[in-house]
Amino acid sequence: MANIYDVARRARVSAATVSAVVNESAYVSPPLKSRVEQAIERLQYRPNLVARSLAQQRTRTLGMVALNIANPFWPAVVRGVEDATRARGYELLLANSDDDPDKEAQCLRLFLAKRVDGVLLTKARGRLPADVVAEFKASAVPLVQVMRLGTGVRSDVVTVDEEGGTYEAVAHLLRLGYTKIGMLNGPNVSTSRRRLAGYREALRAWQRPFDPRLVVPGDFRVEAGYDSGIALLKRGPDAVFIANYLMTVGFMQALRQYQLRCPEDIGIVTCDDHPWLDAFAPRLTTINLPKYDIGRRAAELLFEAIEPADGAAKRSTVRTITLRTSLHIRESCGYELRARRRSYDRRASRRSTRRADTIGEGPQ
Amino acid sequence: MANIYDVARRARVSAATVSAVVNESAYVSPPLKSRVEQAIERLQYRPNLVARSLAQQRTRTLGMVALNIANPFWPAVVRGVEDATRARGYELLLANSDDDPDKEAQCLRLFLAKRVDGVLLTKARGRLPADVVAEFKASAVPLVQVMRLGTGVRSDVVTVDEEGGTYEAVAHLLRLGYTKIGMLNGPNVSTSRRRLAGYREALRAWQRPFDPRLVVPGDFRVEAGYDSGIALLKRGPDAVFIANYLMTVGFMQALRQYQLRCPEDIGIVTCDDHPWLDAFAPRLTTINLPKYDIGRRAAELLFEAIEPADGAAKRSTVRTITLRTSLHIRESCGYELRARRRSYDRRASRRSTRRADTIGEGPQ
DNA sequence: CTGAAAGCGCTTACAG
DNA sequence: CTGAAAGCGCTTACAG
Repeated sequence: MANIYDVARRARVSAATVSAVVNESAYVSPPLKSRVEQAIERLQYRPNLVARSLAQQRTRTLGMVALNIANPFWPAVVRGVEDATRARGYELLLANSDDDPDKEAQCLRLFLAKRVDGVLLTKARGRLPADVVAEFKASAVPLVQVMRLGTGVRSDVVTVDEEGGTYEAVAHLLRLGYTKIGMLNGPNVSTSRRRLAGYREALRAWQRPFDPRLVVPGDFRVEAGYDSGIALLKRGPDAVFIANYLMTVGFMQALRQYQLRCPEDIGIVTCDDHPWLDAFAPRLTTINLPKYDIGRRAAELLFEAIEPADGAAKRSTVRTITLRTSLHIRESCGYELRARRRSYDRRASRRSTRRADTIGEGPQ
Repeated sequence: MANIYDVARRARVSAATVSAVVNESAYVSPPLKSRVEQAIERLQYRPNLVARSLAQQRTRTLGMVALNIANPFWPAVVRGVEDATRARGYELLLANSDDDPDKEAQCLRLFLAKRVDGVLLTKARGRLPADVVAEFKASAVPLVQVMRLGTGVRSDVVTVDEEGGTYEAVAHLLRLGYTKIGMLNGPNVSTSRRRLAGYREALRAWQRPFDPRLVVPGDFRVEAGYDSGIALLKRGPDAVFIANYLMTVGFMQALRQYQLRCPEDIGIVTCDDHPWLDAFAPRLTTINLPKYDIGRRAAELLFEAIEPADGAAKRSTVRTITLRTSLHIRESCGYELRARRRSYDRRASRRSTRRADTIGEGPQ
């Protein structure tokens, strides 16, 4: 493949001139410019972006480590990131950590060694190894944490109001008259802790006791939904809040095994909305997280750190964007069955009045 | 960040020696080696992979352009690719074309400019621009086509036996006694053409007439499933084969509008199996494509072209791997309802005896 | 306006 | 066994 010197020779100019016309980085007189353009055309010259990256000390590439795109929650987040990334002319390096700290560390080291311009990370459980933290600090590569917190690296953050969303879900169940509400939570990560807080807060607002045995952790996979579901059903809840879609799938299997019908015998509110939920029964009532926006805003935040807008001095503070959830009422919560026979309690929760999509935004 | 010369200086050796210990590419005497290792440790030296790529003329990076990972078919394919990629120590650049030829061309040009070592492509509809085809040829960057064919670039291929899978699906419906079987097909791409061939072949084997008005194209999205579904329902089919999951979701909405129940009023067999299909009603009967394996084998094929195994001369022929589908019988096809009341016709189709996962493999 | 030259940070024959 | 030097293909001050 032709390089910049081949083009320069054919156009009888210097490499610097070729570079100037390719990048439109300096005025080049019309005659030289057209000679260069012709040479590029003849030789089918394509600048080598690896060499450019080395010279410019930036790769125009972002690295994203997701938990697992085979979990249907993540693809939309990745799309949000990718669309924002491509809109800026950047490329996206994608990795899945499977919530495994070792894999995650491995991916991050590679990204940093490849000199990505920024990193998007949904933290796997556990801590980041000290060497990775040190590398982030030494390289000053900007990081944006997505959903989950706790890397130990100073960074911007895009999260979801998990606490408020869970509160809304549980409050919805309480309003429908359920009295023994279980929770199928995620593993011990920041999002799960915030969700648990929302669950407890709703119980408190309704002056219901908190029974820790009604909260069972899981790892967001189908099998965990089944296993933890069985464990939970033994405690006889009349409703349950489930932290994600795949665990709900497993939970449905547990229900079938117990010959329980949803929503007749047990009410369900779950996280993650999907286009197909309307088409199959029971139609799930969900707390939807704005998946695409999570990704898009995370990427945009990252770009602000990479290329501060003109005039905007490099921020020295860190930003947190918290996105809202929304309750989608369908049938699994038993709304149809219950809202009619008892007046749906419209007692306003203190959270139910917020309107804007973004709750909090600004220096934390 | 420290570079190789900083390390060399501190260890009182040359950069070549540092390189030799970092890459274990040559013997280095123990004293020098330990000095180098200490220097690396002290300076927290991490080789700059951009510079290495430029020097070595390879990036250890693959580019993959998928159609759209927000369609739940693709994430598993991407995982297959990523796992195989990471197992080799490579990175993966991901892009979505949205089945748009312009986006696709744009992504491919960028990948090539970034000097990826290989490309995985699921072709968007339409043709590849001549300049992109020319670039592939000139650069000799290996390409593997995934599922869809027709780039105009000589390449290895991983496909699925769409024709056989569709045949099996339609034959299943015919055996169940359906007489007016519609088809909600994809857009005019190679996979859709092969599926149509399978559909027609099944009808022929059962000596049923082919009615082109019972075949409606779609673009694999929910809306198309609804729109084309409405169009199809007007022709009054008693069963339908649908080319993917999202269109099935749209079709279910069309059914609801027509007050039709599945499987009582209409039987459905669809493509793409998912873990959640067992949990919701109607439980879909599907032709499953081995998504993860498609991705994994495509990546492996690509690596064979990138780094031929020792002794294996660079292949001059092109390979095609065709993976099998499998029929998962659940309830949407009406099996329960019909298999009992009429003896399920066990007439063996000529395709039903194959066993191996891989049908054909070898030079085409 | 244009070009010569240095620099980005590695690798890799090739001497010694 | 080890190092000096050239090369990978760009960009970017800096002269002129």
